[in-house]
Amino acid sequence: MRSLTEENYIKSIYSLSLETGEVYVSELAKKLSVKLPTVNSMIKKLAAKKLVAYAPYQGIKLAEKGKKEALSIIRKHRLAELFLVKVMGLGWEEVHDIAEQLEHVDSERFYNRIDELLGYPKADPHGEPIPDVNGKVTSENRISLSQVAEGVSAKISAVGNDEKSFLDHLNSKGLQIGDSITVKKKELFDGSMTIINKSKKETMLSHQVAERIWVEI
Amino acid sequence: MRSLTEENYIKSIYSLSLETGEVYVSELAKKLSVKLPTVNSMIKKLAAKKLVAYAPYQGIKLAEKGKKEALSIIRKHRLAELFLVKVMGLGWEEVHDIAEQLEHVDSERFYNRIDELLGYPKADPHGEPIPDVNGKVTSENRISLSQVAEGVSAKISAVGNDEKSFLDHLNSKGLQIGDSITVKKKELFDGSMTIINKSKKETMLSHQVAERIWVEI
DNA sequence: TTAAAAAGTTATAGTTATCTAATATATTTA
DNA sequence: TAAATATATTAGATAACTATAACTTTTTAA
Repeated sequence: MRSLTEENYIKSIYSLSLETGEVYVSELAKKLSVKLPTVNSMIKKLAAKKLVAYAPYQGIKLAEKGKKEALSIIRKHRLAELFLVKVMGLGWEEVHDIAEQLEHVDSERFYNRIDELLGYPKADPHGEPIPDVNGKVTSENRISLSQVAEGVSAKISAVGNDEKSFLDHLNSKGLQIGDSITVKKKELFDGSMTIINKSKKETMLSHQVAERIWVEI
Repeated sequence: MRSLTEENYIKSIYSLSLETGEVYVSELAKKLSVKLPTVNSMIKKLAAKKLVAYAPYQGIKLAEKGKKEALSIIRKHRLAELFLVKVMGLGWEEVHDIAEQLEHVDSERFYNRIDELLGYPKADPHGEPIPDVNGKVTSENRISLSQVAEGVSAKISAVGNDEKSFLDHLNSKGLQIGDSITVKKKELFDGSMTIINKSKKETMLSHQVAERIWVEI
């Protein structure tokens, strides 16, 4: 089994690579809150283990083996989050930090049982897809709410941020995964928008918030 | 928060001290599967942190602070075990190893919720008492089945071993916490005994097994 | 197109937790 | 009670992960 540190590196490389394809040492250092040389030497180690592909001054790319392990950790994280919400009754805004710990639990039995109890779910409480036992991810076509035009309706399918402060904010606006909304007005000046929910209630969202909400049209 | 290693030392010192009062470096080394000098230096560190009291060539004693932390870890371990059995439907023989990992999860919210969901239970699936939030343990007077005289009836209240091999053995004999049994015959030669359960079924138990079963008369 | 800035690397060092080998103390027993 | 045995300690090393300081390469922009 991998060390906790290695697991966190692999997971971070994976999630950063979803945005950019290749991951730079400095990005990773920032994400993991460690200094550049620390990342540099760890990457060499991971490369020696064939978990990542790396050549000096180039980006880091997960190798097949590393990708598989990343997906396994992400699967555990997301199953844990959903379990904490559905079975244990916690709020979606408070499960991330606990799942960060549970994702390192090494027990197929534990996770397969959670999967079973939840009915082999496809998405976590934030709408993110849960990889299956084989690491396969079913993802839908989603776009950012910030890109939806005025007058267009959409359904919230996911949120691109797990942090409590962001989710508390959404809670205060009464927004949830699955909600159908319509973009009423978009401000050119700051990118903020007013949306209307099913019960005709109007809500104002800043650009930073709309950007992090994924919808399907 | 403590390192995983420190938590394991504290927990082991606590459980060994229940048997013997003071704990010796060599006992601890065996329990933790590390060498003597490793324990020696870690004990010095724990003593510097006022978690244990220690003077060279004397036994190790948990200080108040260490005891409190030990009880917190044990509480988490036992709550986790019961949760795995009651809520997740796992067998009592397979929860120990998972609980060894879950006991290090740092989240009051997580554990208080488990406690609540289980209705503030007093004992884990092996009959061991669960310390409450304040570290208070409610323990009954129990004796080892091996000390029960012929003809005497008793109720199984706990088992003194969490390991799968032992619990698989009890499963194969059909023994569970709460069972009422009567000692029919004890062999002087090897300390083995024959017991009768409620439905008159007779079972033979070796001394090593009877020794690890706690009963109340 | 070269100087400045950004990003990455190397060298060296500290901390934690472990080990082996050598030595010291305590306990048991002949 | 002295020798043998068991137990504990010290010294010195190593592996994993982190850091700072100094240097190199790449990218950006004047």
